[in-house]
Amino acid sequence: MPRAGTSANGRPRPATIRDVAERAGVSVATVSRILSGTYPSAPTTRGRVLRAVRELDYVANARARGLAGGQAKSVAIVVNSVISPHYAHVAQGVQDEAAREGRLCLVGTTGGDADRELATVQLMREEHAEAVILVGNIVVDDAYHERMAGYARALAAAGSQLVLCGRPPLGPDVPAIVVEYDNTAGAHAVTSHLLSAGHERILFLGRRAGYTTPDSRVAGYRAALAAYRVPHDPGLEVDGRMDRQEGYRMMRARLDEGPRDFTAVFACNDLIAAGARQALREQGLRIPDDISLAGFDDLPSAADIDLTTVHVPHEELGRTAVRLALHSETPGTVQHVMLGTHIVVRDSVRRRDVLSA
Amino acid sequence: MPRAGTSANGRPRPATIRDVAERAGVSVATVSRILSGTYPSAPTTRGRVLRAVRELDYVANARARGLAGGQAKSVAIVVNSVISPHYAHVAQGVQDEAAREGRLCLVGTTGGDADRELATVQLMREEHAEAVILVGNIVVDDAYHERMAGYARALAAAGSQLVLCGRPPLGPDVPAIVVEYDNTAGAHAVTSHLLSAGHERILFLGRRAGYTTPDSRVAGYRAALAAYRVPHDPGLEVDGRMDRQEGYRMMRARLDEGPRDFTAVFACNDLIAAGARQALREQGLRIPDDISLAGFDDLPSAADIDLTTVHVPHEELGRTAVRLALHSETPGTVQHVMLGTHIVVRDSVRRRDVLSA
DNA sequence: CAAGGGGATGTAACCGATTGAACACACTGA
DNA sequence: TCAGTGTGTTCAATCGGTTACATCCCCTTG
Repeated sequence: MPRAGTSANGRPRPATIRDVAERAGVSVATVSRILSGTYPSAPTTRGRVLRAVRELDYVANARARGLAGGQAKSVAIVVNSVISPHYAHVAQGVQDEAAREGRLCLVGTTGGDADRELATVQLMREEHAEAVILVGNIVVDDAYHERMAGYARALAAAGSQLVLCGRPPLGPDVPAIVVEYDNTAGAHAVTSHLLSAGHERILFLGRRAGYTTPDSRVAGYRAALAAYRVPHDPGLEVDGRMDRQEGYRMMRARLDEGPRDFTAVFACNDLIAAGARQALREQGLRIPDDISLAGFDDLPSAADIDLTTVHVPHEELGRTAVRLALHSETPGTVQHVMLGTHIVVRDSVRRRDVLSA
Repeated sequence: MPRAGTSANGRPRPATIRDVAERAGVSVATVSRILSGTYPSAPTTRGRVLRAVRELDYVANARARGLAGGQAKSVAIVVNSVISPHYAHVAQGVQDEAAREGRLCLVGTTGGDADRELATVQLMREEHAEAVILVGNIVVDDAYHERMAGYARALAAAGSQLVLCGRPPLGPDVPAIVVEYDNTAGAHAVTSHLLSAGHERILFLGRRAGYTTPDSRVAGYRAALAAYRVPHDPGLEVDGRMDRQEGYRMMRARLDEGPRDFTAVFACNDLIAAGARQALREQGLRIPDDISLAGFDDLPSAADIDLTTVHVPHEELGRTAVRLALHSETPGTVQHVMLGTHIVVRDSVRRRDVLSA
């Protein structure tokens, strides 16, 4: 007779509900009901069952529970990499809210690879995750659109939800939830801040045509220039990826390449700003005395270097994604939320003496 | 007759293996065997089944699969927070290796709270994760030891594995795998590096009695002093947590508090070093010309600020944890691996002119 | 005192897969 | 012709729970 803890073949085996029932001298149905807590039960029976649970250190088998009745108890997040601060913060928000709702959090990383993304989504589908949250900056082309539409429909058919975080909506025919934040408005605000401090030649670091995040930040930058009737010089927009090394590289190259023809720098994100800052300092340029600098994202490290930047509600993004997904009545709804961003003024921008210009 | 995609009550329902079998005109057993790929089958049957799978966009139900036969296909990682770089890197390593082994990755965060940790481990136990990996710096006391021993035995009883990452071993009677890295040796090496450059008064930033990580780094620091026969001054050890703000705070306080009585700073990790660096620079002290600085962890940002530090194989830590857990024949084994650390010399330490001392 | 009713528990079907054992069929060799 | 041997497929038990329905017991109530 196999007891809890050992099975016929000798391998360890966790206690089952049957073991608990036997020990408490009741049927498995009774145990199940008492543990779910939704049924009336005699206090004495209840006591016996709970004691048996404690003695056997029983925990329910989530797979069996999921199979039999209940809902999926998990939420999946799929990111490029766990290491990047933006993703990490969103993931933290997802994790928080999932935990609050008693959900388990599944993670997948893609490294930006479409095949791995597909494989990961399939895996999440097998797991019956209640929601699959895809995060981040991507190139939106036809292939992307089609891929997402496929995911969305497949997940909806399984009673699950596709959620896009920090990406543009797919259209009314695709059942996905979209949680964005306002890149364009943020970039507009920070550019206006620089312009109103008298800067007219503002270097934009980190353009990357086709990628949604830099694209909309550039758009905000240009719109602000136009609003201030400052001529737009494409030569002030520098291409590059969104990491610190690139920031250093772009700034360094620009400084090496000739006389400085700008008085302020708007970095596409705080990582770029940090790299650029280092390059500027190495050339003996002080911030904000000699040159003004602004970033985007409001990472914790931005406060440390007194960087004026745009606050992005990273964690709120993740939390909202989970909240919407779990509380949308009919899975397969199309919803769209745009979270606000706002400028955080610190000490990296100085008013340019307009008279001396 | 409910078709795939809709069930009796109208709610969407994913295609099951039964749907596939029906469509292909075979039994469910055949479908299962063909999809598992381990059984011989007639090419024509095989074709019909695969076509049905494609047409229905069928994916297996992981919960049912797990219940019926197979092993758990998941690995769990439990960290304080996803945001901290150290945890994030380890998590990335876990995620990589798990993906390579075809495993899903479950995540839980505890925020350093023992109750949430317990709840998370229970959840992972319900999920039948093959391994539960706990990461990071903690206070080792009796309560901790007992808690871990409990986890280890409960998991072992369920055929799972407790893995401790970056924590000390629990003892021969507790069935857990431990993957550490050599904090003491790393701190010893970097302190020796400072000493051999002629520094004798080395400020240690970030002591925190009781916490394993700072404790072993302090130990390495002291051992190196002893080896060089340099008197140990407890007044040079400053208490504080391991983040950037604290680094700034500690350094700032020390500088404000009186004449500078040290020529080098050894920060307990790179975050502290970054904060300290900022405080030093604000006081007009240049690194390494006026003062030498060293850190610990070798985060990506350390390279950006040319910080001499100790390389910690964060991701390798995560990968090793997964590898050991999945390939230990008998769950419940006690194993202990210590990964090496090595000093990375950059440009934040300058030889002190011994003659002028 | 019999009928009725509600609270507490048991019985058994089911969720969607895997898998050992049985079976059908074609082919070989004596 | 028939036992023997593979191949390819199906049957049915099983994993560990949930839950609709049946059952039983005891206490009201007319």
